[in-house]
Amino acid sequence: MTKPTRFLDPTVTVDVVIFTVEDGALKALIIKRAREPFQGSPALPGGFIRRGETSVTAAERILADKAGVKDVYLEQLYTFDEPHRDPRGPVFSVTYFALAPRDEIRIAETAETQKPRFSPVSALPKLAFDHNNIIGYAVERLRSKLEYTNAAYSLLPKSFTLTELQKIYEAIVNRDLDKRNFRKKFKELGLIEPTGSKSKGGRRRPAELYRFKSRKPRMLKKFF
Amino acid sequence: MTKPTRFLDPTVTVDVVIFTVEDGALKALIIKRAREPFQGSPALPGGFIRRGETSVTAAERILADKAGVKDVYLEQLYTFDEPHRDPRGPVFSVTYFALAPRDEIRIAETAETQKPRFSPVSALPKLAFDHNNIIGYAVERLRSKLEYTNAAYSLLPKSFTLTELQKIYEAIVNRDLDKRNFRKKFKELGLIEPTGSKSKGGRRRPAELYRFKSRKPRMLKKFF
DNA sequence: GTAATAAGTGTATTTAATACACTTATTGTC
DNA sequence: GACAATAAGTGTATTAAATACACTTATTAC
Repeated sequence: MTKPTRFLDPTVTVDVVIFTVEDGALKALIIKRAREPFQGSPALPGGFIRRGETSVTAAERILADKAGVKDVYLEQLYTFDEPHRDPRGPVFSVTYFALAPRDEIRIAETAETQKPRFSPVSALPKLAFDHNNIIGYAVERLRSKLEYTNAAYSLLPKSFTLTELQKIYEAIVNRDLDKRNFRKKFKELGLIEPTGSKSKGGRRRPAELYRFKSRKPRMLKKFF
Repeated sequence: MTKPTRFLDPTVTVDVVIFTVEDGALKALIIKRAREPFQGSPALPGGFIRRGETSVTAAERILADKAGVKDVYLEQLYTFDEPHRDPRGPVFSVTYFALAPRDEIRIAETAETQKPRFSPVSALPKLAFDHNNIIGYAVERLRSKLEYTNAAYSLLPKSFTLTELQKIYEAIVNRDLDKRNFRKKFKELGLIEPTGSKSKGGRRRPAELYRFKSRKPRMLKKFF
């Protein structure tokens, strides 16, 4: 395709905010950059889009390579293109966010991305580029998303207790929820069903285990 | 910036869905393409990003050139990059949507974009590229946006009657709203105030004119 | 004066959200 | 085997928000 040079020919990258909930806190996957620019800085996993890829398939590749998961919840977030966000020149970043249960994720180190780890979104280090902004925006989107969709299923293992479910919500919306109201609301939504078995272990009453009836994204009236 | 060719080097364009409400219907600005591909087809106003521009400033330029407005509501929508959306090759479209009162818009024809007109979103022709998809997505976003923000101010002239305000809402959410409930709700939100003057003309009772206290975007609990 | 038109106004009902505290099942310890 | 510890589980009353619904008023044209 021919195009006069008076047009901007930006480089296009994809960055992915991979969320999970661990120890009652909402966390995002952070890697350490092996190369310039920002060599050694913590950053989001991401990179150039390869030939034959779309931005989604690039995001899926990053998810598979860095977190060892596929078929998880993945949604385009925003395209960041502030002129000086990358010292190399005009670089557009098409960003995505993903949700996965902690126990399905296998963090993997690659040549370009060292020491990957989950960092609580409430205590992130200063990240490369505008990546702090990107995560901030993703957290906002996730919070509002949770209020009118069943997206939380993406953060939970196949079976879970109602208390675990509530803790996920509390971690994301960042406030305590009333136990009885939460359970009432969730049960009448009809999204989950008891598995029939109970949690074991610990010096306490065992809890009923539940599963989501469907793991397809759905819109809902309102959650809490 | 050096980059191996195994990476995708997409062209990046900006397309803008310019919404207004006219004759009680939600409409979007549609132009006719003067060039290939899709020469002669109706399409969204848009084009390449120029050197020195970001996607937002390109969207602002398109708004100024095609609709003669600036400082209107403008929000990034989504980045479309399906591999075959443009016959020329991989073209990313960073899309925006804008809201402006019909009476502030001055439609202008340019060399590349002929016969611009507002078309009701409920009866769009088949558009070039994936532009029908883009508008569909924008309408969805606008509808949900209206439920929890004061964004409607962007579609109204400086002063307006409560009936005009209600008609805008009805046009967008595509259903009738109750007059008494609508007025009650809107008044207690405290976003508008009477100007003191009244509408004139016509064989009917004159209506109180209102204005928005603030024309800044705001988040609200819920609208209707 | 009256016909036509849209403006304007209030209450009762239904539904959803919130606040709130005790009992139960289990395990480990003495 | 009693009891201490722990988290699971459960219902009702109150408050707030959403909805449903119909007549009167101000003006203009004829």
